[in-house]
Amino acid sequence: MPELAEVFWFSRRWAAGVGATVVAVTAPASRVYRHESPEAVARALTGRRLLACEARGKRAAFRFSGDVWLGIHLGMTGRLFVESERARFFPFASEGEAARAPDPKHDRLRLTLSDGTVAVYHDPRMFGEVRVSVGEPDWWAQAGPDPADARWPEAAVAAHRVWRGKSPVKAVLLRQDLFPGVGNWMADEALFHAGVRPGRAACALTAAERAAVIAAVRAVCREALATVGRGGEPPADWLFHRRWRDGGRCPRTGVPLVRETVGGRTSCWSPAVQR
DNA sequence: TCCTATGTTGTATG
DNA sequence: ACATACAACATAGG
Repeated sequence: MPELAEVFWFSRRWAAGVGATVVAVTAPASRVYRHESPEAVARALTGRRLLACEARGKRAAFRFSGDVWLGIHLGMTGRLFVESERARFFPFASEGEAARAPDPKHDRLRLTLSDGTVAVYHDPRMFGEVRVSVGEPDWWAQAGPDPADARWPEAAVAAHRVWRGKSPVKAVLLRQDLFPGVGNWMADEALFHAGVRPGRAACALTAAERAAVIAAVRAVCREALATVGRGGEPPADWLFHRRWRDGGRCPRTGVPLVRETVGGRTSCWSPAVQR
């Protein structure tokens, strides 16, 4: 599930343990340790005090005493929570989902802290990854501001040469160097609000359409951050609520939504609203 | 059984 | 060289 707002929200779940010390690390070997050995992660973190939990784009960073950093990318199915919250960590859970606790067999990293908090990284498909370093890592220092941030370089993004290429605009929105944190559903959501079909070639957009797309990305990011995990849900008239279901209908016009693969990803759009 | 899945990367293709 | 397309990763659920 993790895109910008969810990653931010997940990273804050671990804030319950800020100030406490890591007394035990459970890190069973798995694909998420393809950059670091589980032993190295356990060695680096044991005895360290958790100081801060942060997120940039789709990456979460945890800072520990001794200037030790833990980086987690949540991939496709990664989630973060503390053990006591295990049963209700679904950000947009329907009734049925809320009651179903994730299987502990997919816990990839567990940090037991001195105050009793157990911080869990859970990831069935293991597309996520874990990194540790001493000192601020490059992947963190070089991460630019996300589209919800006032410092997001909107003018530079609008002028980027990618808009002269013929990649589908959907593929452009998924570029993390330009739109950090935007993933499949947020890209579709922004295109819906901008009135542009995901398969349109980037170079075929008018200047006004490009501006509308960029403004929509910013608006979707801000609204998602304001609602996800804060007791709210994305607005009822968003595509978000209908895009996963067969037979989903356009929230604005009621016409059937279209689903097709664009840029290698399943995309959902309303033919009545998007041109 | 077959298909799909909120992500990224390395490789293939033109 | 360049831009774009796509398979691969691994698992669960419909």
